[in-house]
Amino acid sequence: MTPLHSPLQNRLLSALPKDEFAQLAKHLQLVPMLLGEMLYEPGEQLKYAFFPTTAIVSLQYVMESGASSESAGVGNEGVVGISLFMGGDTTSSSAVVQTAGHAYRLERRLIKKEFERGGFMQRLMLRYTQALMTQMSQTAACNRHHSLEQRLSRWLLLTLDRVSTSEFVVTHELVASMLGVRREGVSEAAGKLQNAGYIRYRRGHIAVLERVGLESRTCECYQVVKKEMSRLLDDVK
Amino acid sequence: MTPLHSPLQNRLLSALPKDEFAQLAKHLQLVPMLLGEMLYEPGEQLKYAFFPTTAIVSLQYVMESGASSESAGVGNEGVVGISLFMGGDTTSSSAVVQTAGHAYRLERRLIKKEFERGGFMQRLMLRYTQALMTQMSQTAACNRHHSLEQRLSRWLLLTLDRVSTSEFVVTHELVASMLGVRREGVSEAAGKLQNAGYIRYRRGHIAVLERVGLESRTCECYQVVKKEMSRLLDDVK
DNA sequence: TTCATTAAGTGCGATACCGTACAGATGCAA
DNA sequence: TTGCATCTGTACGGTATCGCACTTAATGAA
Repeated sequence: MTPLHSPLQNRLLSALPKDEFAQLAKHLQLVPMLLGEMLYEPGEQLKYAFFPTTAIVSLQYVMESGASSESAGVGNEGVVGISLFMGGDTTSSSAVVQTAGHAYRLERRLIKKEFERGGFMQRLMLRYTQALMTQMSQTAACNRHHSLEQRLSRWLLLTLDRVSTSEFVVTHELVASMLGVRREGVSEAAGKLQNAGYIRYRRGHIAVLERVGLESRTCECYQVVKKEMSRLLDDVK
Repeated sequence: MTPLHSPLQNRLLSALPKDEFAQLAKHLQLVPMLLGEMLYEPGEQLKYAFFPTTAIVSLQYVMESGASSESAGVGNEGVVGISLFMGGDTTSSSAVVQTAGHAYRLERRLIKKEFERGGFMQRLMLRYTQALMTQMSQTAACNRHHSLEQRLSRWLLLTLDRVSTSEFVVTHELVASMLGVRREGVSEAAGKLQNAGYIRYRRGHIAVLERVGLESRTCECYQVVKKEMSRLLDDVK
């Protein structure tokens, strides 16, 4: 019988060698993450790094005008708080819970220490950081060249890859703030995808019905990010 | 009398402690960088890391359609080829020389080795990497929310900060490929800035006349990137 | 000097997305 | 059950940018 929650549900943690994992496991604390919760604000000193298992966190920049836009998402494949080991301690962006769920948190001091030991853990974190950079750079290009429908499809697919179900709890408004567009724009694009039978949504919920449909509507960016993710994170040595 | 070229013109190299610098200096090779030269293509195994002194390199993603878009720039404040020490070896983006000049290059094996020693050099490279991420994430948001005129002003300012002169050699076409827009769009926006007396351009050259003018036309993104850069890279310990 | 090439100026219809306004529809709380 | 807050649908003019076509101007090579 498998436990309901385990740090091994996070792919970075589960990639660690037995002994390094055991070392960390003692210090990992399971925490629930509520939809909309802000894990850190710009410039704020982080206390913990978070390894999501079922939750998804969105890294986004909020403009002076209040408008916002996601640069990357973090699910069970990653970790929130890389600035802790990158040495900057803070960032100019925010981290917001995009899909409620759970994560394991690790104290700042401990992740720093483990990282600085320079073993497998360090290599893994650095490779993940590079994957995160791919996401950011791809988002930048995608934001310039692809349509809202394509970007929405990309976002849905990336979210789908990070959850175990095919339905998630999210409003058009929230999606709009991630994609950096108006809520009405999301409603319209989502409407088209629904008419095509690829998704179905109701007040605050979106369900993906036909994955391949979304794949046909999205841009190359989805595959680029996905492939780079697995190139960098599958079998790290 | 100061030599014409010195690795100390690169701010990362000049930030190294004397002994670590001396260790590296033996292996640094001065290389010219020609306008438009491609330092690496997506997926290509890098042979060298490059520390620009007077050159500027643009990190960009080229779409299947041929359209492109810059995610970040690298001048004398940085290094091209972070994937060498991040562990991925390659990236899905390209690096193109945006402003001709010089750089010092360091063999792949040597930068890896130096990085893995885990001293000051490692801390410095990681902080720089974080600064690069700030640029990317800011570019993503800026691409969604700010006008071409604002983005052009930002780009001009960032370029200006990286060269010693106030005039640089670049065509509207090249700028357009960085910003991910049409050449005509750049011509129009540049025209406005010229009418305002902030810049002057002629076939293949742009000169900045009034820095503050550009600052008044740009968005917050310029300052965010600049501040984060100096927070992360001034006095690293 | 002439020519070929490349850079920049101009115009115009198309369109994706914005800002705003308001009208249902849904679901939770009392 | 009703009420109320929140979410979604629809509409419409406005605008930044696109895509395309063509002209004019500058520069370096022959």
